Amino acid sequence: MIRARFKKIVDDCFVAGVHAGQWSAAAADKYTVEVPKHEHQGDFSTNIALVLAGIEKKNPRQIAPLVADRLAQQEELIDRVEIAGPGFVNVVIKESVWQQLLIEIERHHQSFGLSEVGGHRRVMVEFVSANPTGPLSIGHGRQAILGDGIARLLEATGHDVYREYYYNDAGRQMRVLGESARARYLELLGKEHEFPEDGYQGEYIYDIARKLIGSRGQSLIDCDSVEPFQKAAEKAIFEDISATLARMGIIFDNYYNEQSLYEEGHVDSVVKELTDRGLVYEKDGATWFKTTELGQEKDRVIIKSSGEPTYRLPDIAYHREKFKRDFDWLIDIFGSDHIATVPDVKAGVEALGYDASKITVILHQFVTLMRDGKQVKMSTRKANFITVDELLDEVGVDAARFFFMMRKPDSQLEFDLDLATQESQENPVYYVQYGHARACSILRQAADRGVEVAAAAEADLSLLAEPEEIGLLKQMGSFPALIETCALELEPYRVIFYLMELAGQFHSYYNKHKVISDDAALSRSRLCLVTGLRTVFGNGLEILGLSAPEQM
RNA sequence: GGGCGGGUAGCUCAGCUGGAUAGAGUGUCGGCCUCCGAAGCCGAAGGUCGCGGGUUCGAAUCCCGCCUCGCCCA
Repeated sequence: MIRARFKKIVDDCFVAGVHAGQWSAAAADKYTVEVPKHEHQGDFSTNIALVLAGIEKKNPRQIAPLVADRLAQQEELIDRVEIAGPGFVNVVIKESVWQQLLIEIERHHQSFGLSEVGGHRRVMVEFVSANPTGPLSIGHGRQAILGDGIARLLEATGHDVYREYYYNDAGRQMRVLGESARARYLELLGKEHEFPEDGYQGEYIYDIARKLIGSRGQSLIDCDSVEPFQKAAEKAIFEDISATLARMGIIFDNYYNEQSLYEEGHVDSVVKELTDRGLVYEKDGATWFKTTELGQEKDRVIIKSSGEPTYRLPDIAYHREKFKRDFDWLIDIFGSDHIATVPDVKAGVEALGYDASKITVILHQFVTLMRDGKQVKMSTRKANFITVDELLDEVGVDAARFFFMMRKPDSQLEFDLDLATQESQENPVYYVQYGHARACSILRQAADRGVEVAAAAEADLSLLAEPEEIGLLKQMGSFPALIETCALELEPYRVIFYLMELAGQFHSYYNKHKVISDDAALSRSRLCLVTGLRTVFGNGLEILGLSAPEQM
């Protein structure tokens, strides 16, 4: 917010220069305001002189003073202005401006950092979308937490968020699942059976079979159809998946079944509409989508010669349904193996008259699980994979959420089980949570000693003049802008980095300065600072779906 | 063969989308509890930003080529 105030001043200064004939208006929106890397370079910096010089063909060091002089007149905000390096204009904000921030934080309290930039735009976040063939794997875990983190950030910034899970319970995978369940059922009843060659070997299939024996006894022993087995398996697995998600604090608004797209004729109507637009033709017995007309390298098959649709077709139909449901922004979280569908779906909805730029696809790389310093190879079919549930048992919900959100989606995520389990005490999540707990602890201490915790407006905030205190105030002040950026860019990991930085500053400050001391006025002021910190830690953790313990 | 993503400290990763002296965590080594919580703090060591060109006042960041790892498509 203070950065925004400064940006406004720079903008005014730019306009004033245009009116004074010092430069043209060509540089509007070209220059930026930034927080410089090094402390001695001030609180904010603008490259406006460099940009103007480039356009006006002048020396930046000649233009910079014209800017600097104007900025220096803004005395209620700016303490000092300096010209540095090739022509950067650096400013130091008045300390009182930072100090007054505590009043702001206190006023907004739990809503400090939250905003309404979303303007209640309706956003659908589609994620997880695992077919119910088994428990959620580690890769799904990353996606679940990434998707939920994004959803939470959007909620915090005034978007109306809808979480949807898309699945297909009609494919070959599911048939194999049903056959696997039947085989285990027969096995448990001592009947001869043949286990499907590519069947699911996980222990959970036995659980499903046992449940089936419990509810249906031996009545299915001569059943020709796999359907009862498949349905029972699907139901059991979905209950399991939902429970796992709920355990992580993730609740979907809707589960959308691919099958319904066929049943309600949406798939057929997509083919028909594309055909009407002359974008479909038959070749070699297959039905092709003329994606070359939409700027792609080659045409794509949408219905194979066997009559079976390729994955593209229902995907296009599904996204068209999303548009029909009147969302302003469609966010898809996919594993990077789904990359191939992205251009096809976009081309499809575009061809059907919808604006594909409303779709944002976040592709995340896979998770590598490490045990004993070695990579754990996993397969859903085989029994040797670690489920999200098992991971949660080992490391807890907070650590799992934290680790899965800590990396940007583009990079592969290495999850070291030994480190996460054996040394969970040293998890970075504790470092951040400890910041919150420590703030709470200090405030408890004050209460125990009968030291009053005053309202920020009642305290002499000018006493907060230590470099560490100003540093903390600056970091707290950047919180709202950070949340806004992270939400709009869909980047939860940066919130994590922010909180780690804030925790580091706070721990360091704590070790150097006493909050509660014999100096009553100073103690009052510092307790206000600590109260503000508790708010920022609490809000940051809340936005990420992490708990904010008062004691640890 | 084509597409996408990655390659930055021993290891795991940031680097705010072209800025100033490239940073954190972890690991290693050395310090700090009579004092609001040591799940913490302070210090040291550690770099050819995969390689080679190019663009410009300025490149880890943008462009081209190559190497390499992962995923996908035929």
